[in-house]
Amino acid sequence: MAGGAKARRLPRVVRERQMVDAAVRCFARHGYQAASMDEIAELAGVSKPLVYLYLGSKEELFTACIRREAAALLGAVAAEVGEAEVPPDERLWAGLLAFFTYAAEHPDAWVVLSRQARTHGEPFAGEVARMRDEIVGFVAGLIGEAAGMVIAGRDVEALAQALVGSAESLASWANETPGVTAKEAAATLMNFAWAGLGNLMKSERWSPR
Amino acid sequence: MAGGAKARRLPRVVRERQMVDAAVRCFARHGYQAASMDEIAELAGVSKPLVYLYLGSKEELFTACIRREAAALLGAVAAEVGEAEVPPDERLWAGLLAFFTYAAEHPDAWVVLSRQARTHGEPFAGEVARMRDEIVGFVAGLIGEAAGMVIAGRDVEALAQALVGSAESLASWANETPGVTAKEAAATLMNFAWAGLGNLMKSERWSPR
Amino acid sequence: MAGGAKARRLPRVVRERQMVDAAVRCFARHGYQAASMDEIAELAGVSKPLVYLYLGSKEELFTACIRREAAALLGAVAAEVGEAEVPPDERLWAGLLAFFTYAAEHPDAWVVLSRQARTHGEPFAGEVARMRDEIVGFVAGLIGEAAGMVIAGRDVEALAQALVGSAESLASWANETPGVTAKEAAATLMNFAWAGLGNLMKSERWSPR
Amino acid sequence: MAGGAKARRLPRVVRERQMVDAAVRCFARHGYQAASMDEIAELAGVSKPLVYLYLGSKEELFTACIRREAAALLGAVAAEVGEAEVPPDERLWAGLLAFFTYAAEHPDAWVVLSRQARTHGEPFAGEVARMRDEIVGFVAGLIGEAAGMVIAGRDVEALAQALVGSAESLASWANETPGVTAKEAAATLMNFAWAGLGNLMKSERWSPR
DNA sequence: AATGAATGAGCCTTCATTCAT
DNA sequence: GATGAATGAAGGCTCATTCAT
Repeated sequence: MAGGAKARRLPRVVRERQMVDAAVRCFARHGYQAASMDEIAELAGVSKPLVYLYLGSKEELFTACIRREAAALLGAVAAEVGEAEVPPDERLWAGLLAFFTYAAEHPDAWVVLSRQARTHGEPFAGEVARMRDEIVGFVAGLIGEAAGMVIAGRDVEALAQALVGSAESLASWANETPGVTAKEAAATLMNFAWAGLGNLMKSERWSPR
Repeated sequence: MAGGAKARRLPRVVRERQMVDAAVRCFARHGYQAASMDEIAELAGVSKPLVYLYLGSKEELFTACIRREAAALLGAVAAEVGEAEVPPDERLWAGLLAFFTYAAEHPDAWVVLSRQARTHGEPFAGEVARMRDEIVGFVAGLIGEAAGMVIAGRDVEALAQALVGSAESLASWANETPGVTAKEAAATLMNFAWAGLGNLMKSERWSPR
Repeated sequence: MAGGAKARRLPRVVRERQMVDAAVRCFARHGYQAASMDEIAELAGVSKPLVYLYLGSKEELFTACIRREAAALLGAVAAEVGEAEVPPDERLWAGLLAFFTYAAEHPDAWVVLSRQARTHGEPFAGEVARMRDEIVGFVAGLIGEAAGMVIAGRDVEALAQALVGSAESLASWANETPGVTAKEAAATLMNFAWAGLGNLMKSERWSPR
Repeated sequence: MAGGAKARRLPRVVRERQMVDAAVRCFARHGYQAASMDEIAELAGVSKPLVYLYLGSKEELFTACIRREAAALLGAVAAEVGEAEVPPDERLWAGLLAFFTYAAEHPDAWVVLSRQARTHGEPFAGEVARMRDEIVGFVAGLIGEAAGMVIAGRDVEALAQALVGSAESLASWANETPGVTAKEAAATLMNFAWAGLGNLMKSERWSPR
């Protein structure tokens, strides 16, 4: 006799997860501005006011997406990277593998983090920048650890930026290119980065003539 | 006698340049969607209908920005890269230097090309993808030239993607970080890339244990 | 206690009727293009977005007006025209009377149907053409019934076109001319059409019984 | 060195005719509002400011179209209608034939007069109403002449309205229906109006001598 | 005689957001 | 817990019209 076919009463946590899931998808596909709250609500299977009741506003919703996915990515990487006793190249390899795997398994989240969040100004850029800084810092730590005193501090950060940038670029390329696995992408980057860094450590630098 | 309130009655070509200049700036600062035609027109010092008369629509205007800046960047790089007789590392160095210089001197254009154009779907993504593919192809050519038969074709493209990605990342980082010159950024990347590639050429690969 | 400032929170069906009412009036008075959605919304006592939410677009709104009024007019005529056993002149008389009565009681709707809808191209013209064709067909049927085999098929349609055209013309004229009732207009047309001017000269008038 | 391929200096009268020709066509095809001054100028082969210089404004231009075509139609009819000594049925026949012929040979003008001008309010409706009143008056004169004292004055005008209305309707129908000539349409109307449906049933048709 | 350059004003449409139930 | 009803604000685009040459 009762209830329509519509959404049933679910605990708040579940509903929120549905909404953020839907939002990540919409934001990834259409971008922050083009994604409409109507579409997100519909995709989540709830009415618009409920989205506002739980998530506050479009800005807060986007922020929630970024935070959740950034934490998940960081967590996935951190879980794989070993303890400090493990040699730096192995730790880098583990981190890269975890990173590429996450990007491959959550393409929408990766688009949100790598593109949408960084393209739409504050407060979103800052939100994702925090996560990226953590990764850059971690990579810089590994580089410093491997290079000892050979490389200047300023250079260490620049190298970390380059490495992280190439990882981002490869991840997007791998997601868009059929037949490229996360492991292959990680291996390519590891060769690119470590063989190069390996030379740097021996002070065999390339220099313009 | 001092500057007129409104420079009026200029030839079409001049006005169009002013408009695209203003548009690049607005699109870089606010993004494609958030930038309003009102603001662009005001910044260009003309009325909105004139923008539509000359540039057609917001979409066409954005495309015009992308095309103009992509051509300028490509042209700047191509002008510095030497002939085929020059050794590949020198050509890469020349190209990187030209690239970082352009990005540093036209920060708004760089934001439009590297971020905004790639974040707002078709037809913009395709437009800038064409330019990027040319650069990736050029870099892949250099890598192939330097590596001979040592590296497989598939790997060559992946390496080129990684190198271009790290260049993009470094360029944005250099633009945002005070005190980093284009030459420094290019040198860092050259070390990162060439010393690494140098090892690859000797088949001294890193591999997971 | 007196009328509320804004009758709020009405069920959708009621609001839609109010909006179409307002639209018919605006379209009749200013024409399709000159009528503004702002004015229609204001006259309906709602905000513009609600009009779009319920009716879709200006084009759809105009189409809704045409459909509603065409159906109402057709329905009013069909309800008065008797069964097939009734002689054709009496059925024509009943139909004409219903037609002129509707036009007189709904002058705005009549303007929309007879003028605006037919003047602003597709898809509006086609929409009202369907209704008119039904009426022309009905009249042609009566003429054929009355004339037997005496009149050729092609002529029957031409005569029906002429009769319907004169009815339209008279309806508009009656609406604009003070003191002309629907019944008088219908009687004039019945004389004109049925008895014929040739008979009128001999004072052989047709008259409703 | 010399003049571009553009419009050559022509005397004002010629240019004005070109412009009004173009305007009649545009107004007929798109309606008063939808027709743009840009399109009219382009179709006339001149620049927009010249249209304004010669014709004043869109409203004046539309009025000029209406006036010119109304005068032409009236003139064509008046030229064919004989003198007062000719019997009324023959004069009506001559007038109808001239009218249908003009409508068939100038379909755009006919659309402007019969539809566009009457649909877009003052001052256009009044402009064309004057012409129509002249025709109605002429027809009413013929009816009165034929009917003598038998028909009351009020009825005479109503009958004239009906006759003119059916003529308008038939003219549009004939223009839209392939294979219907002006002469056939005039004959049908003459039968309808003069002999009357009652007589048609007895096969007592009126026919041109 | 004729035109390229330029604009004020307005319209359709959409969206994030809230209120009352 | 959940929603149908409703809107303020803003943005893209077009058009009739004029100025300076």
